[in-house]
Amino acid sequence: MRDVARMAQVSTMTVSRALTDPAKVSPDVRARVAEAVRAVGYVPNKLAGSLSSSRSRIIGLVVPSIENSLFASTVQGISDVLRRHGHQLMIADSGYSMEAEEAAIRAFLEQRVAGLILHDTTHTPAAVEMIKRSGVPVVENGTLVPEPLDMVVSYSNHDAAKAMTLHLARLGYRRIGFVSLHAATNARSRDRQVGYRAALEEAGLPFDPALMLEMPPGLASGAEALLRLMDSAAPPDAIFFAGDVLAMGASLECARRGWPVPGKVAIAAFDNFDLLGHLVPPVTTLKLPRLEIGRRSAEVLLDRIQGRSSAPVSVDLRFEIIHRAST
Amino acid sequence: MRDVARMAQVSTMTVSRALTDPAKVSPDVRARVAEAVRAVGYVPNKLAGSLSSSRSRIIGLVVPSIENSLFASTVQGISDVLRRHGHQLMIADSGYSMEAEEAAIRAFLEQRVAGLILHDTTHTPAAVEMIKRSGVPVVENGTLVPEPLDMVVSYSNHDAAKAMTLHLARLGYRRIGFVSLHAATNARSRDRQVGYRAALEEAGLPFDPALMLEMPPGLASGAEALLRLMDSAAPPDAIFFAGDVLAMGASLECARRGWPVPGKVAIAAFDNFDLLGHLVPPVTTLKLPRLEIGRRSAEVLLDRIQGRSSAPVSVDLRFEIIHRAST
DNA sequence: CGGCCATGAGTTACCGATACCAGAAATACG
DNA sequence: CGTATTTCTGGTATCGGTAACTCATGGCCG
Repeated sequence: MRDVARMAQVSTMTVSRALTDPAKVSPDVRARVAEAVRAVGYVPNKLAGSLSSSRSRIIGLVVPSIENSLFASTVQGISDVLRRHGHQLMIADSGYSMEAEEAAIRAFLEQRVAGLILHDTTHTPAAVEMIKRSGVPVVENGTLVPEPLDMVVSYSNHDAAKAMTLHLARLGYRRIGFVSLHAATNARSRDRQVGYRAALEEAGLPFDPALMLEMPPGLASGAEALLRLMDSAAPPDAIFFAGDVLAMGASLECARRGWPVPGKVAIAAFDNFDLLGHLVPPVTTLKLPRLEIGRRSAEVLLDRIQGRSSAPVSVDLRFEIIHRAST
Repeated sequence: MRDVARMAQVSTMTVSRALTDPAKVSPDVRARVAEAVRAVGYVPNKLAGSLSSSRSRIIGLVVPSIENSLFASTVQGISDVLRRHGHQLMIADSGYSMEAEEAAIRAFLEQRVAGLILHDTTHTPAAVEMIKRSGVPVVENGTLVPEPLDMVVSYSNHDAAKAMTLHLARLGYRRIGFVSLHAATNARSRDRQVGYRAALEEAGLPFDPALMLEMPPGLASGAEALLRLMDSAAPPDAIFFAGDVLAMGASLECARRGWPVPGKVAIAAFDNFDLLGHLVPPVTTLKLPRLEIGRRSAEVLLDRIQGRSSAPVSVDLRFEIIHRAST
């Protein structure tokens, strides 16, 4: 920057102003600085800038898994909004572990990020402590937490699972199976289970533990869950797959075996993969606002960072049931 | 840090050493510093550290689209390796535009990243110029470029497309259709087209322009390509879908119409989505080393950054043909 | 016409770490 | 036992910007 200043015959301070707040500098000087910047090939050092102003334009994001396409649209939404506002995105992957999440959060705070977005909603005490002390604004994404760290942007996993279960009940299904990921380690699965049971109660259907399964994620896992449930003495007439690609695995397994859906068993899914609508038969599913979650998360975070708001926001985004031929 | 130094009764210099290179400090002092760090809740400022040492542990990654699950495993591979080595990942999304890529690169250089990974292999002149001047090491990923900026880690799109086309020819198919993304804007598609034609020639099959289609990405797009090719006067007996989820869309369309595969037409895919193996019938595809590309990219980049190598590496990773019932 | 304020540019002091050099203490060695 | 080395620790300058303040200029007002 010193070179630029010398070449433009001004002080470094003026160069700094010409670049960050051009309105404060006369057009003449502005032009000279711009020319010098080009001539020197000057690339500002944001590290120094952030250090000096103690303001950074970096947002840290922690997702359980980068590879999982469910999170991809949320990340895309965040990235879109941040880019429009000239901010950068740092991503870390917790591998579904709270300890790894804590490490990622620490690394982000060391980089002095301007804000954090966390997909998970349960954290280690140390992580919570660090965040509180740092005063960095945070958005949580996974589910509508009753006591958020700061801000939340999500839909209600509980309500969504309940709505779909009730939908099945209204269609006349009486033995509705429920397959989800392991609830002990996953707040989202927990919420969905509770929603499922709430719906059963509301519909006046008995809860049968034999109809509720927890599986690891994956296509094969969905197929296995299907077979296990259908092999039992009193098989379900509908199954609600509330996790990852489980429903897809199950649907494809039915196709392989030639089982009529919903003739033999109805299938409903939680996630709105495009693909579910293209299977034969197309699968009834919930449409979740994944992209919107990303966008809104970035927006509320930026609002806070730029001082346009201070209240701890909680955004409840709407889901939708897409009824298709599988139920 | 000053607080920590005071509390541990040492200079800031010693605190710095105790944290970055503990071996250089006596065990006694090391313990006092550690204790003080805990007591104060000290979080080091990497911004200041990087500025001072002109070394950062941040890697910048530019992908065409974050949402596209094809890139997700590569990102995962990068993230895994970086985390193991205590580095951070910044991601930007170019939306398949060279100008946006240039902007992302500029932003990364302003943050003084230690290295860059670019998925695309064609860049604006300004971007190339900036990178060269900065001296930051770069890995390109999209395809094996003849004249890389610096390092390349990829498989050969040309060879892969050629291998699959030859595979189809050897199976006895004579009119092999080819569907890819728009080649004018995508070096990968271009390489694949060339590979396809090279294979036809090698197999002694005529090239029929009517059998070659360019489509936008997407499930629906694949279905449409299928119908267009099959509706023609001389339909193909096999179609090789060399882009995104095109093959999946086509396969599902066949299922919907009840067309036997490969009875009516054989289908082969380029991308190794899990799902392709679970469709009915399972689809023949190429197995591409996506995760490995990410890992190796991060590894060669770190090697360079840590001075363990200096040569411009070019890593050619192997692909594999997964033969399934669809051909 | 004097005083006041808005505008544009410069000066100086940091931001919070590390590099580099130097000095003190501890250890080694002939 | 004196000197040569190593090991540990501290002082100071500096990385490349920005905040906060100062100062000169010029237009506007009563």
